[in-house]
Amino acid sequence: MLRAPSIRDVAQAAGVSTATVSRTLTNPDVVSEITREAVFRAIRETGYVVNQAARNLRRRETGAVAVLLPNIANPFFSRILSGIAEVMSEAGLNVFINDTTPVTRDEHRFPEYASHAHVDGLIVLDGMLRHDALLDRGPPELRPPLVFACEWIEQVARPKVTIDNHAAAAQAIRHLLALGHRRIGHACGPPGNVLSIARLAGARAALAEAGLSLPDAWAFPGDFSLESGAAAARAWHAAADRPTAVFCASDEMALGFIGEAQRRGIKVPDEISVVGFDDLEMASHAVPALTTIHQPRADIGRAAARMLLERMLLAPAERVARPAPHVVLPVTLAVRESTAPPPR
Amino acid sequence: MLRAPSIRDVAQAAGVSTATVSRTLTNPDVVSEITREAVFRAIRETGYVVNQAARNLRRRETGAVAVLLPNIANPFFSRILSGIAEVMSEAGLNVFINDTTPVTRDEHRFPEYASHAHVDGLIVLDGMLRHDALLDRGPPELRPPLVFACEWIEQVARPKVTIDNHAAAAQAIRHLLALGHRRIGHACGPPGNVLSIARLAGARAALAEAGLSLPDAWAFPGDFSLESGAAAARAWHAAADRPTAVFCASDEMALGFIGEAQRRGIKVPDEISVVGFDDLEMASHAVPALTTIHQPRADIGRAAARMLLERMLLAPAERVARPAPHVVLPVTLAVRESTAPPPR
DNA sequence: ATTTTGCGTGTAATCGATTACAAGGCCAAA
DNA sequence: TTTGGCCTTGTAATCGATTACACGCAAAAT
Repeated sequence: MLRAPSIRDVAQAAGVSTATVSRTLTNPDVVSEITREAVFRAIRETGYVVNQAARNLRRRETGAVAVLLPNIANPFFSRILSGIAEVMSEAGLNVFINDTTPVTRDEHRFPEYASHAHVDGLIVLDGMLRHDALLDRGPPELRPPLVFACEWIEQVARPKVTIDNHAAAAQAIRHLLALGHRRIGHACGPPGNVLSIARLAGARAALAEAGLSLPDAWAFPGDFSLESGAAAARAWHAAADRPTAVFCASDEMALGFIGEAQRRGIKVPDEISVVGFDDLEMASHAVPALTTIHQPRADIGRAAARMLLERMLLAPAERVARPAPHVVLPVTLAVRESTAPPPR
Repeated sequence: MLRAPSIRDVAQAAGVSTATVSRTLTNPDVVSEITREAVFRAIRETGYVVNQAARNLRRRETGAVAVLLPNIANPFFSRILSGIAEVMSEAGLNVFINDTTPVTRDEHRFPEYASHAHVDGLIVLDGMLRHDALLDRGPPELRPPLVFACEWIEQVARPKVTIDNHAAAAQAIRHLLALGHRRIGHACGPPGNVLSIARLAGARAALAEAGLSLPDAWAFPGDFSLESGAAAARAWHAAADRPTAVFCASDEMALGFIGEAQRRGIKVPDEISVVGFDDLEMASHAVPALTTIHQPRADIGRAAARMLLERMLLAPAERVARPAPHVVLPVTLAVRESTAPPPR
C-alpha cells in the first residue's frame, strides 16, 4: 500500500531525527548548514509535503479562515473576496468561502464554521445572520476571532470594516438636489438589512436638509437584485405622481431600473435620473453610464483581512477584553451619464 | 488556561470511554440507547465540537476540496461555485476557493492545494494552468482526484464537465445566418484558451457550411472582459469594411461591445447584431436584451462536484486505471433583442 | 588542565480522534 | 450447570508533526 512520505521518511533519508526535519522546515536558522542541506535534499528526493492535519493538531490551529457571505453569485462580493484572498494567501492561510443562504432565502444558515475546530478566524459579510447563532457557541475565549465587513450585526460587538452608508446616500441625494431635482424617490435594499436602513436614513436626512421628504409611495421596495430594480421601474412608471429621480440602493437595482425604463420607452437621464450604489464594473460600461457611489471593494476586503490577522495574533483573553475597532473607508460619487437636471 | 472540550471531557462527563463517544458520533447504532443518550447529553453540556484536525489526521483525509479558478471577480464563475458549494456542503465537505491569478496575469500560480496533504479533491476551472504543475506532484496514486469543469487542459487526462463550445458557437452563427447576415465577425476570447479556440473554430465551421469565412480583420482580439468588448467595438467602428453582426465569446464582451457601440451612436440591433455567450443574469436585463448562448452554470458546478465525489470514493489505484468520463451538458440559444436582420 | 558556555541534535511526550482487538456480561441452548 | 454466541464497552495503538528537555561535544574562559 502506497503511502505519502512522512517526516520519518525524510528523517531516515537525511540520516537525522524527525525533530531536526521539523526544525529545518519551520526554523531553518537553528540547524547547521550541512544538516539543512541534507534535509532539503531528502525532502526533494522523497517528494515530502507536510501533512497539514498533523501540523494543525499539534499546533492547535487550522491554518484557515472562513468568509461568510449571503450570496456568492452577487458580483458585489467578488472583488471583496479577491482582496481578502490576496492578504490571506500572503499570510499563508487558506480561505473557505461559505454561502449562508444556499437553500432558503430567509433562514440564513449558520455553518459549523463558527467553531474553533474548523477555522482560526471568520470574516462575516452577512448582516442577516441570526446573531444568537454567532454568540451561542461556547465561551467567547473559545470562539474564533471575527470581523465584519460591509455589513454587520448590531448586537454583536466585533471589529468592522465598512463605509459610511448614511453619508454616502446623503451625497447621492445632494447630487440630485444640486441638479435641481425636488421629487426624488428611493429604490430600497432588502428590509431589515443594515445597509438598506442606513442608506434610506441617509437619503431621508439629505432630503430633510433641503426641506423635502420621501413619501412612502416613492420608497420602492427591493432586495439589491436586478429584478427588483426592474420591478421598481414598473412601480415608478405606473404611479400617477412620480419622482424625477431615483436613488437606488445598489448598482444592480439601478441597472435593472434603467433597463426596464428604457424598454418602456423612457429616456434616461432625460426623463428620469438614476443613481446607483457600489460601482460595479458594469456601471461604467452601461449606456447611459451609471452615476453611482464608488465603493473601494478590494480595499474593504484587504482591510478586513488585515484586521482579522491582527486579532488572530491576540491572546484570547486579551481579544475579548480589547475594544472592537471600526474602520470606515471613504467612498466617492462617480458622476456619469445617468443623471441630469429634471425635465422641463 | 481555557481549552476547548475534547472527546475526553465528554467521555468523563458521560461516564464512558472515549471510544464509546467516538462510536456514538460516527455510528450511533452500535451503542446502547442508554449510553447514546448519556453521551449526547454530555456533548450538549460540555459544548463539545469534534476537532477536525485530529479526525483528519486519524482518518487520513482532510474533509475539504479546492476549486481553482482564474478569477473570482468574474461573474461567470459565481453560479458555478454555488452549484459546487451546494453539492459539497450536502456531502459535508468544505470548499476552498482559490484564485490562480491573484498577482500576475500570465503565470498561473499553482498553489500547494494540488497536494494530498491539503485537500481530498480538486475542481479546476482554469485551463491556463501549467499542466506540468498539475502532473509533477509525485506518483499519480498520491495526487488527489481532480475533475475539470468548463475549461480543461488537453495534456491532462481527467474527468471533465463541459459544454460543447464548438457546437454552441456554430449555433450562434447559424442564428445570424438565418437572419440574413453574410458578413459576420467574432470578438475572440483570450488567445490560447481552450474555450476561445473551440468557439472560434465552431464559428468558422458554421460560416464555412454557408460558404463564408471569417477574415482575420473581423476576428477581434479580446479576453472575455467588458473592456475588451468595448475595444472590439472601437475596432469594428474604425474599420472601413465592417461586418453586420458580431458573435462575442462572452456576455461581458457582448455587453461591452454594445455599450461602446451605443455610446458612438450606433443602433443595436438595427446597425449591428450582437450575440453573446454565457447568459449572465445581466444579459436579459440589458437594453437591448442580449441574444446569447445559455450555459447551465449551476448544473455544471453540481455535475462537477458530483463527479468529484464519485472519484473520491474510488481506491487510488482504481482511479488511476479507470478512464476519465466526459460529461457534456446541453446549451440553448436565448434569442432576445440584440439580433435582427442586417441593415438595408 | 579544568570549567563554562553554547550550539546542534536526539528522545520522547503530546495534540485529539479513531478503531482493531479483547474482554465482560447476559441469555439461551445443551 | 456449563458452553457458546451476541451485544456492548474498554484498552491501547495509531495517525504525523511539534517541541520541551536533556545530552554531547567543541570552543572559550579561567
